[in-house]
Amino acid sequence: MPRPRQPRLTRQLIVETATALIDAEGLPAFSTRRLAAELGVRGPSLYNHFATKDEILDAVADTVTAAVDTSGFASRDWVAALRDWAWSYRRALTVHPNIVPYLAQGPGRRPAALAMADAVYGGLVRAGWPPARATHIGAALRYFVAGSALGSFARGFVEDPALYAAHYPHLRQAHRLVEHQQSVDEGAFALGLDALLHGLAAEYTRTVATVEAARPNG
Amino acid sequence: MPRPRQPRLTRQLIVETATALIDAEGLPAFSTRRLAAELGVRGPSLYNHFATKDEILDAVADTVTAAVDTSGFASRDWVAALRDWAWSYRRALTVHPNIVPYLAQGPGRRPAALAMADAVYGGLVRAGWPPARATHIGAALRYFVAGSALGSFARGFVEDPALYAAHYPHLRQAHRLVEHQQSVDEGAFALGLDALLHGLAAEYTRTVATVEAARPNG
DNA sequence: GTCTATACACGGATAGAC
DNA sequence: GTCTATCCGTGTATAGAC
Repeated sequence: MPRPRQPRLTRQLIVETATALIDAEGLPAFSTRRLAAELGVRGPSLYNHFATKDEILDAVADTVTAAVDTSGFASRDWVAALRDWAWSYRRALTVHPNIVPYLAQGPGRRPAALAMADAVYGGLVRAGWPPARATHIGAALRYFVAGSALGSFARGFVEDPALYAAHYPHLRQAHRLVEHQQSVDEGAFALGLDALLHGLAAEYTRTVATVEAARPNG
Repeated sequence: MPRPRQPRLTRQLIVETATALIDAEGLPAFSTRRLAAELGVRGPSLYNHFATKDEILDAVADTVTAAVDTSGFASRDWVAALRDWAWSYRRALTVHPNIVPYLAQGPGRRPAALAMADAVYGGLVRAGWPPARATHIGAALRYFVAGSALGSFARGFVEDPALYAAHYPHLRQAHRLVEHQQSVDEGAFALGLDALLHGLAAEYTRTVATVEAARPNG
């Protein structure tokens, strides 16, 4: 299977191949040697383009984050903006679930992750939330989205009826979670997100809205 | 530094030492050889007590989970039960944050994790939530708690003012997040949990309560 | 400037001696 | 039950070939 021409490595090609490899075989299977083999090259060659393995992972993670849409925060309806962002965020992560544990450790120095945090925080402050509150809300939503994408809730349960029957009476049907995996995970996300936003809207009415109304040009 | 007697390995001693090692130096530093050295023993000796490294990690994870209190679900106030559980869950995880990425992948076959899921699900169903809803609520709360413990939101930001000043106008003060790490993380959790529970209570009133009231012995 | 060969220290795991 | 010896795979530094 000869190649048409020498397939010179580029950062982009490395990142794309790394993403595909992680998607297909998981984080543990992702090694520099394995990635190099996939690119028709030896392990150390990668170090001409990235200083460390983590730098490659950072690039993969940031590419995933770059797909998240925060454009909703340009408008003044912060609830709709949070909802759209959360769903977009979740969608981006669930396309590449295996990278989530790495990505969820924080934005670090990744440009797309920082830009996302900036947009969310800025949007909330502009909507009238006090800065400390805006930080809390952004964090709370990130907790929820990251937790939901970290690993399927449904797939976390083993497919072994005998296991549940023995000692966990209420989990009798838990092995069937795997069948309905997607609808369970999405249903839980939808329910939780709606509840969260409902609660935040109530809090907004109770605190921010009244203050805004009392201001000269509220 | 001689030992009084030959410190025979036991599962419990291995798990305790492993937990301490992971707490002190993180998951990546946790290797069977390193753990064995800590126990005054050579690597392969551990395999007389555990079949694989993952089996040791499972035992550590389940010990952490065992500290979570689900006793609130014995009463009928499901909101209070959820709140107490979520806080207890979070407290248990934040004591051993480095094991969370492993633990958050799901209960698998770990007894304490399964018992917790059983108690939560059973409590919600007993409170009148339809089974599918109970699953969603348990999952949503787990998303939130796991996401919040997965890694500090605050520590996810690098301490480098120049980084933010350049391109992320709203994050100007983000490097100071590290100073207020605990209050940010706890504040975000408190706010998010209250919002979530507020939203769920509203949903309960809207759906379950009316159905219950219509039943003969509601 | 890009890749290969080689080397090192370390990882999980197994086999067999004591 | 613990040891030694061993296998194979990992991240990555370095030196040199083209």
